[in-house]
Amino acid sequence: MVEGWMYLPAVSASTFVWISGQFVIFASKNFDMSKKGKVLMAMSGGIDSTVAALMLHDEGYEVVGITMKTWDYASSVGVNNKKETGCCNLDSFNDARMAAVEHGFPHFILDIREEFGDFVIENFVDEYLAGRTPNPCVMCNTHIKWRALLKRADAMGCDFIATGHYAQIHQHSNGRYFIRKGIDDTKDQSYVLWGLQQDLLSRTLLPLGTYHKKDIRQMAHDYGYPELAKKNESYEICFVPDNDYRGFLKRRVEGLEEKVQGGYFVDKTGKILGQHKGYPFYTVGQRKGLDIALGKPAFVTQIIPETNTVVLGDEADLNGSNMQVGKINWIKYEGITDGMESLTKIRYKDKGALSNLYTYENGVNVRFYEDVKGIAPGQSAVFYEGEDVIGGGIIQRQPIETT
RNA sequence: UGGGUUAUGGUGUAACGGCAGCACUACAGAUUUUGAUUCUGUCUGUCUAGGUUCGAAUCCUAGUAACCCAA
Repeated sequence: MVEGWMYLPAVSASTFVWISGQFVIFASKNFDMSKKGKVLMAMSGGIDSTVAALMLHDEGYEVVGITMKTWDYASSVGVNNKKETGCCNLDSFNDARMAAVEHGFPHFILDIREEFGDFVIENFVDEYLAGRTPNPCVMCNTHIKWRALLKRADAMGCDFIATGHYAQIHQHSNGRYFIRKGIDDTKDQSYVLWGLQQDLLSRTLLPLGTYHKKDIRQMAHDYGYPELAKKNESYEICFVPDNDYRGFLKRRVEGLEEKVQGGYFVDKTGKILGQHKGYPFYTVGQRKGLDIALGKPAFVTQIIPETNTVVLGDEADLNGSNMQVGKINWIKYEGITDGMESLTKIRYKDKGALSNLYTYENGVNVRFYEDVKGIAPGQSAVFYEGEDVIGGGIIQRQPIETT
C-alpha cells in the first residue's frame, strides 16, 4: 500500500508516484529549467515557512512544498483539544497547501510518523527516565527532519532543501559550510541547528536568516495572508500539544507514576525536605511545580535517577562554571585547538557566556569565565565564534559528588 | 495519668485590644519552535464553644489537638 504518502494534487504538471520504497518522478512537460535550481521547501503551515517558500518562488527557484507529519496529534491528547499547535494538525497542512496552490507550485505531505516516533519520541522518553532534560526539536532536526528532507529531495531531483529557520548558512574559506545567527537577534534559531552535518548544510537554504520577524509579518500581509501574519508562534513540543510533557510521559510509560512516586526532595547536605512525584517529572533549574514551601524559592539543582532523589537548593546553588559536553558536531571547523574561546549557549534563548573549550576523548570540557545558571544535562550546548556556530553537543551528566 | 507551652491560608510566620500582613506554595496571564528560568496578576486563614469589651487573632473560662518536662 501507499501508506507513507498522501498525494495532494496541486497545480504542477509533474506526477509523483511512490514505487517500492522509492519516490519516482515522471517528468513534467512544461519543465522550466529554473536558473536558481529546484528546492524542496519544508512548510509547516506557519507564517515563517510559508513566507520563505513564497520568497524562494519569487526569486526564481522551482519550489516544491512539503509538509511533514511527525505525529498524530489527535492520539496524543483528547480529540476535543482545540488548541492550535505549530505543526502536524490539519489546519496547518491546509494553510501550507493553499499557499502552494495559489502560487503555482506543488505541495506534498510526507508522513514520517514512524521514523520520528522511533527516534525522537523514544529518545525523549529515555532521556527523562535517565534523569536528563532532552531537547526533542534539536534531536528531530539533527537526525530526522533534515535527513528525511534530503532523501526526498534527492528522489525528486531537488538541488536544495529549505526551512523557515531564522539562521544563515555560509561557506567558509576552508570549504566547510557553517551556520551563522539570523540577523534578527530576538528570533535567531541557530541554536537548534547545531547538529546538522556538512552534507546537509551544503544543500540547505535558509531564506529567513537575513530578515527580521517584523519584515516577514509585513511580507505575509503583502502576499495576501493577513491572518497568517497574526498567527501565534508555536511554542510547545510538537508531539505534546497540550504542553504537559509529564502527562505525556505517564501515558507513554506504563506504570511510571506508581513506580517513581514518593522519592525524596533533599538539600545539598542530603537532608530530606519532602516527597516528590518522581524524578522524571523534574528538570534542573525548575522552581515552579515543586509543591514544596520552604519560605524561600527552591530550585532543582540535581536529579539522581538511581535513588529517585531530587536535590533542591537556592538560586546560587544553580551556578556552575564548567561542564562536559558530548556528542559533539563540529560545524565551522573540522575541530578546535584546546583553549579556544567560545560564546557558549546552554539553552535556547540564552545570551551565551564566554568560555574556553578543551577537547577530551569524546567531547569538550567547557570552562566558563563566570558562573552560568542551571546547567542541565541533556540540553544542547552550542559554541559560537562571534555570530558563527563553531559546533555543539549535549551537556553530560556531572559525576555525582560524594560529599 | 500530674505540670508547662502552643494553636493564624496548602506551608512557615507577623499584627500596643482598633482595616489580619509577609514569604513560600498553588492558580492564571505575558514571554518562549525543548525542558526550565523570568515578568505581571489572583485566590485562600485567626482550632471549637462560651464570656469581658464600643471593638478580640490578641484578655478570661472550658473543650479539643500538638509539643515539652515530670513519670
